[in-house]
Amino acid sequence: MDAKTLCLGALMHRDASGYEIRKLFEDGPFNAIHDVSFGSIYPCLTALLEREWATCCITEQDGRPDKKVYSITDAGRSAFLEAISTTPAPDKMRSEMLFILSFGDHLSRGHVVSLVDRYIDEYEQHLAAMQEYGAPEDFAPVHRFIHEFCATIYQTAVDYLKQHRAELTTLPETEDEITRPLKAVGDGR
Amino acid sequence: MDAKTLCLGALMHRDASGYEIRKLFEDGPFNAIHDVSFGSIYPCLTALLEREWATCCITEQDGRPDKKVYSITDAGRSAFLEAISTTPAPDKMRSEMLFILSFGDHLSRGHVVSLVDRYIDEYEQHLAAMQEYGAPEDFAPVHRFIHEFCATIYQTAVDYLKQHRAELTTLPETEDEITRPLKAVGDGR
DNA sequence: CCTGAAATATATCAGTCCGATATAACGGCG
DNA sequence: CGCCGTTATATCGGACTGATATATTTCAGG
Repeated sequence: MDAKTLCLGALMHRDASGYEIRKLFEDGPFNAIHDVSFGSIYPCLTALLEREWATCCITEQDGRPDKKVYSITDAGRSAFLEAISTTPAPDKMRSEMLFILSFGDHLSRGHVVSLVDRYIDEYEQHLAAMQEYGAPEDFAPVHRFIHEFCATIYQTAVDYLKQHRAELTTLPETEDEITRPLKAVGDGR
Repeated sequence: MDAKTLCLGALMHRDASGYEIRKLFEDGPFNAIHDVSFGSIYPCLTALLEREWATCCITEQDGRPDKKVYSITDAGRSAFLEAISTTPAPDKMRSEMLFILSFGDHLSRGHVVSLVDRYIDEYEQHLAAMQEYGAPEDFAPVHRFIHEFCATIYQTAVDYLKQHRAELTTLPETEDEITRPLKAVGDGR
């Protein structure tokens, strides 16, 4: 998914500045779904203006720096709808935590447990942020569907980690030794 | 997480060629956890040789192209352990599907439902691939922990989608109309 | 038996994206 | 009054992805 499409998506909901678009992906409705950085957003907004998919209006604020508020145009709306009518790419999960944890045999028991605790923290903060964001009853049906979907998964993750954390504390303390190799895949001969 | 670290991680488990490392992330033990592409792997393996973090041995095979099988060195093992002793970055989820689905109000009801069906399919294939990969009883404790964690989450996702799919089919068919904007975050004035 | 698709295998590269950094103005706090 | 955190825009090097090229072999189907 193109960063331009992500920006257009944000502007479909409301007029916003680059900073606000970032917030939408960091803490807002797209929080659990996708991400996009400043390094992409600002060049994209310029590109959107060039293509006339958005217009820009500089807003002076009292006590804050000036804002460039962008609005999507009809052409932008068409381009967005066109862009999201393709088959979506499969979900991409990137978890450094699970990757590192999978080498738990090479880490001290204490370290592994502290990693899991940090992981629980991370997901609980996610959940708290989602609850703060709003009550599902107020959402449109599709948004409620997605909101509950993410909340359910996060809750499941937290529950699993809390329940099975103990299993790791009872593990025998290991030296840095190589355990049996993981089964090979795509080597089926 | 550096692509070099990801490659070293793969080589921690077993000697492997670039192609096999890819498989490890595509279908294997890292399947649900992280990803890395050929475009990163091959340059990384060259870099690993330069740093003497891995050695390479060209293997002739009958009925297949030659393979360059890489092995991690002691220096490589140290570098890897060093690399994974940093605080892991938070999980990064990128779901084009959920992003598109969140604009369901602008899509036809039929399209939305077909997207959800495709989504269910995706996660069921994940689950099937994991089951095929091996029985949790055979895994070391840490690997079982992670395996079950991923399986539990995938199962939860599938269950939720199947249970709530119906809600979307009973939605009133909408024209391409703008629904109420999502609540702003970080705009608290 | 021949063709073409799929799998195995390595490699490169253009374009894109991220993360860090720079800049700046303001509020609040001790 | 200096310092930190927040709001706000912008840029840039380096890293990564996705597509593409190349080559060989197996296997299903006509």
